[in-house]
Formats: sequence, structure tokens, C-alpha cells
Amino acid sequence: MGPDREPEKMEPVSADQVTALRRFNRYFTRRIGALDDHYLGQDRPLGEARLLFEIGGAGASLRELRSRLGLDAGYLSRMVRALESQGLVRVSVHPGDSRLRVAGLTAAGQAEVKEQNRLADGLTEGLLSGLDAPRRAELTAALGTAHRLLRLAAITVETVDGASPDARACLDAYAADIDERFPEGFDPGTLVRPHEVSGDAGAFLVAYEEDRPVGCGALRRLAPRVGEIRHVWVHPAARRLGLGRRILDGLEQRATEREFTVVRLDTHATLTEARAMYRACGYTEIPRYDDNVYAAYWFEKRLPGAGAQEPPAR
Amino acid sequence: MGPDREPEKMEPVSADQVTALRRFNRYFTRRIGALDDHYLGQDRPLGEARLLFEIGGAGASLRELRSRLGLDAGYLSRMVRALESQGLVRVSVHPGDSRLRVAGLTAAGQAEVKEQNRLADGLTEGLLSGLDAPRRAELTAALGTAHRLLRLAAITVETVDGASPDARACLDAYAADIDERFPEGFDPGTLVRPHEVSGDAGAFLVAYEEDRPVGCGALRRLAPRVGEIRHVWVHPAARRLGLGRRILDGLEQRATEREFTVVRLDTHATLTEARAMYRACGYTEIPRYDDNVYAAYWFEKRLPGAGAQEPPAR
DNA sequence: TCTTTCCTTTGACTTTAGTCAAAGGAAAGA
DNA sequence: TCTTTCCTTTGACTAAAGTCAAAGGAAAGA
Repeated sequence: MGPDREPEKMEPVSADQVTALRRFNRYFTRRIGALDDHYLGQDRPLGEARLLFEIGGAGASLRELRSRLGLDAGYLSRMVRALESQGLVRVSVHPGDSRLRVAGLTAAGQAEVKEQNRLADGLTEGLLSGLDAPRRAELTAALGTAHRLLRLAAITVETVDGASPDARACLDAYAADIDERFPEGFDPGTLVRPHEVSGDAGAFLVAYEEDRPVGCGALRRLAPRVGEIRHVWVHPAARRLGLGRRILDGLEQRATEREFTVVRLDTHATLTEARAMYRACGYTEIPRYDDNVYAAYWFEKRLPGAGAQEPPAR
Repeated sequence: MGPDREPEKMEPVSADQVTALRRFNRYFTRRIGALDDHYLGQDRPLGEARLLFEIGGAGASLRELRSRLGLDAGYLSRMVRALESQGLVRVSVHPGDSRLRVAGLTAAGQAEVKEQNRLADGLTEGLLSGLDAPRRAELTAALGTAHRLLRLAAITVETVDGASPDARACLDAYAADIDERFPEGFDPGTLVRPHEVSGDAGAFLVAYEEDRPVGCGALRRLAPRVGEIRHVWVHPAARRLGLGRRILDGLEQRATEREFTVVRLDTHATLTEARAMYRACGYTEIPRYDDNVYAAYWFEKRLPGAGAQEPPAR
């Protein structure tokens, strides 16, 4: 993917933490995960059961299924055909791109998936019924936290070319997102241009979760030694993980690499969570520094390691 | 195992909790568990790699391996032979019972397991390095909680015959345990007799984790409508899960079924954690009611649902 | 328009994983 | 001592999972 992976944070990982995660992994995979799998494929090979489940209510293209399940193209093709001949799956040509096929469940397929879910739910319920209500709540909370943090840990933030398809896709999504959120709409013409975020002038970061872009952020030079952070965006499905902060950290790192001593940013009146995040990350409010029609608040942050140099006058 | 499984607690399990656990399961098994497996068997079939890992430094009998990994006897036999012919495993006859074989790792086998561990540790470390230190600590804590509660949920508490091998094994372990802990030692002659804990007179509970007994507790009749709880014990490997409390709950349930209106128990001066647990579970301290030479504290609890009846005089 | 790249299908395999039953030596119970 | 029960090995299979390469139609880029 992007050539330039986010530099690792240099705090060492304690061996105890590694051990704890590995112990949990062993226990969980063996005791809980295996159980679920075992019941998933009642009288059907596990591969087929998983495929059926993955196709799900909405259907999916073979290409997507292949990447989600990590299967060989030939193997998948045959399994889909097998399910089709059992009347559980229907395959059709993708409307937009006739190289692709999309698989969807028939009524019989849906019934089987529903039954799978019923069984797995029952199993899970049986497990949970071994705990009283307060402990169940404690378990649910702990699993929620673990899920959130594991996802966050697995996301990588990479420097990409501002003109790359992933960067454009993120910016488009960003633009559509805020166009809906700003009462006055949003003009995509005001987005950063690729040349503004390349080389010494700036950077463009994309966050990837399982090879899918789920967030972005741009850094460009406003003036010598002054950077501006723009378009920090997180995909709705990846919000509340703390990813915005990670992207922001990454951008500040890039700014430091470019010897910027200060970074600025502006934000819209409606984005109150963003404002809170900037404050929490050490940004302080400053007077208007640009003529961005969407902005209502302006912030800046002095970068550490930039020495005792004065920031340029505003 | 035991015929009479602990009645389910009747609080309903919320659908959200079931969904949360299933979602976590899916995510974790696919993303983390699968990764680990994939690296475990670098250029070796997963089954063999798992077997090698399971034999581990201490070695294990084939019988044990079969039950731990849930393998067919023939299949296991062949896999062990394959590893033996690769020089990774050495098989010998069990010294005590020549029907059994024990498998142990050769130097080469140990080196390979060590390498497996190194790889898996590195992978885990890589994952954790995506988080900053406070979040890593949060994740570790959440996984610890989840692990503890999942184990507790998977433990079943069953009524068994007081003379059964599992019951005897627990009582022996209990006796050895407190013999070591009491400064004056412990005379196993004072343990309950099987007839005291059967039928209407009482009950004997054994807690099972993955079919292994990991705790016990006894209930016997002291006087009409008065029960006594004795020998509540938890295996060292299953402590700090909250299992003692569950056994206690189970015993109180059995007491209620037998229409006891009150249960009593005594405890040794050295068992301070036990005393705290009894207090937290609603027991109140009472004067000496027996001549148990090991007892220093006496407690009782009125059972709910037993109506307005007076407890018998002390 | 002409490559080149994508996506899927098909054929031809190989490896892993797993099952079942028969058989034989060893220990435990009657 | 004589079953009966255990534990392991062996033979004979089957099913599932996975791999690799060739090929053909469709879209995208030059």
C-alpha cells in the first residue's frame, strides 16, 4: 500500500502485555471461537458455512468475498457454484462492471443463515447465562473496550500521494460528509490540491483498516515553518476508536520532520467534537488566520523539538 | 459428568450482550486468532505445529494430548510418528503404566517451539505497538477481565455423590491444602462422610472447568431446618475468578431446596479472605455453635424464601 | 486502437484433516 | 485366573481445503 508507514511509537512493549494477549488469544480461540465454528457448520463444510454467512443479507461480489475470506479464486468459484446448485445462492453479473459477479442469498440461503445465527446466539446465551447480571455487564464492557483497542491497534496510518485513488476516495467521502453536515453545504473546490501535500510542502495521510481506507488527514505549508492541518476525517464505521487523534499525531510528526515550528487549523462551527479533540491534543484557540468561509474557530499548536524559535508573526 | 447440573440463574440474557460477544468473537477469531495460527505453522501443517506446542517442554502422554487437542487416536498416533521421524519428538513408555506412551521434545523440537514462540511474540508485539502506553495498559486490563469472566462463565457447578472419585479428589486436595496452611495441621478424619451429604440430608457440589474438577463444597444437616456449609474449596489455578461465591450460591440453593431456613459455617483464623467473602455474601458472625477445633469464627445466613419461620434456637 | 490489467472459470493436482474398525499388549477388577 | 477395560497402532478410506496455471471476456490506460 502506501510506501511510507507511520514510524512506530518508540515506547517499548512490556513482555507481560505480550504474554497476556497471547494467553487470552489461546484461551479464546480454543474455547469460544472453536465452539462457534463447530456449530456454524452443522452439516455443511465449515468453508461453505462461512461463505454463506459472509455473503449475508446484502450479497457481495466474488472479489470482495475473496479478499474478506482470503480464499483462492478457483476455490471460491467452485464453492459458490456448489452453493448455487444447492439452491442457496444466486449469482449475477455486477451491474456496473461486468467482469465482476455478485452472489446473493436465495430465500433458502437466508433461512439457513438465520438458523446458523439462531444456533450461535443460543450457544452464546448459554455461555453468558453462567454469569450473574453485574458480571455479564462487566464482561460486555471489557469486550467492548478490547474490541475497540484491538481495532485501533490494527489500523495503520500511512503517507500516500495526494493524487492516489485512496486519497481521492477519502477526500470525496470527507466532502460528501461535511456537505451534509454544514448548513451551507460544502464546495469541493476548496479541498487541498495534490501538489500542496507532497514533498517538503506537506503530506497526506491515509489510515487503513484491513487494507481499506478509513480516514485521512492533510498537512500543507502555510508560510515558512508554519504548517496547516486540514481534512482530518474518519470513516463513520471507524469512529470512536481514537483514530482522529492518531491521524493528528501522525500529521504533527510529519510537520516536525519538515521543521515546521507550529501547526494551525480551522474548524467549522458545527464540529464540536473536533474542537474538543483539538483542545485535548494541546491546541489553543487563536484569532482568524485565513479567509476560509467555513471556519468559525482557529487553533494552533507549537511543536515540541522545534527548539526555542519564535513562531512567525500572525 | 454429574447428573444434576446447577439450575440456571433465571435473569434473562440481553440480546445486546449476545451480539457484543458474537461480534467480538468474529472479529477476534478472524483478525487475531487466525494470524497467530498462520504464523504458528510456518512451514508445517497447523495440526503438527499445535501438537508440538502442546507437548511443550514438560512432555505429555498421548492420552492427555488426545483429550487436550480433541484428536482421534489413530490420527494422533500417526502425527506423533511423523514428528518422531523428523527428529522433533521422542516417544517412550510411561514409567507407571506401560499402556501409555509419553511424548517429549528433542533438542530440535524445543528449538522449533522456541522459534514459534518468538514469532508469535513478535507478531503480538507488533500489534501492541500500534497503541500508546496508556491504551496498551487499558487493553491488557480489559483482556484480563474478559479472560477471567469467560473462564468463570464456562465453569459448571454440579451436584455429585460425595463418594465419587471427583468428590474424593477435591476433598483430598482441600485437606492437603489446609493441612499446609493451618499451623496445627489438619486431620482428614474430620471431613464430611458421604452419607452426610446425600439425599435430604445434604449435598456435595463439584465445579468443573473443561471436565476437570476445580472446586467443591458440601452441605449437611446440622439440625432440623438448619444446614451447615463445609469444605468450600477452589483449586489454586481457578482462584480469583469468583468461583467460591458461585459454589456458595449453589450450596444455598440446595439448602433452600431442602427447606433449610438457615445455614451456618465456621472458619479458621488463618482464612481471612474466606471470612471476607462470607461477610460479602450476607453471612453474619454468630457465637460458637460447634466444637470444631479448627474453627475460630462462626457465621450464619437466613435463607430467603424460607418464609417467616423462626430459626431454631442455637 | 491497442495493450495491459482485472476478474472469474476450469482442469488437474496435492495436502491436511479426519473417520472407522480391527487388533494386540497391558492393567484392573471379579 | 479370567474377563473386561484401556491405550495405542495399523490399514483403509473419505472429505475438505488449498494450490497453480492456463484461458477468456471485460474494463482501463496509453
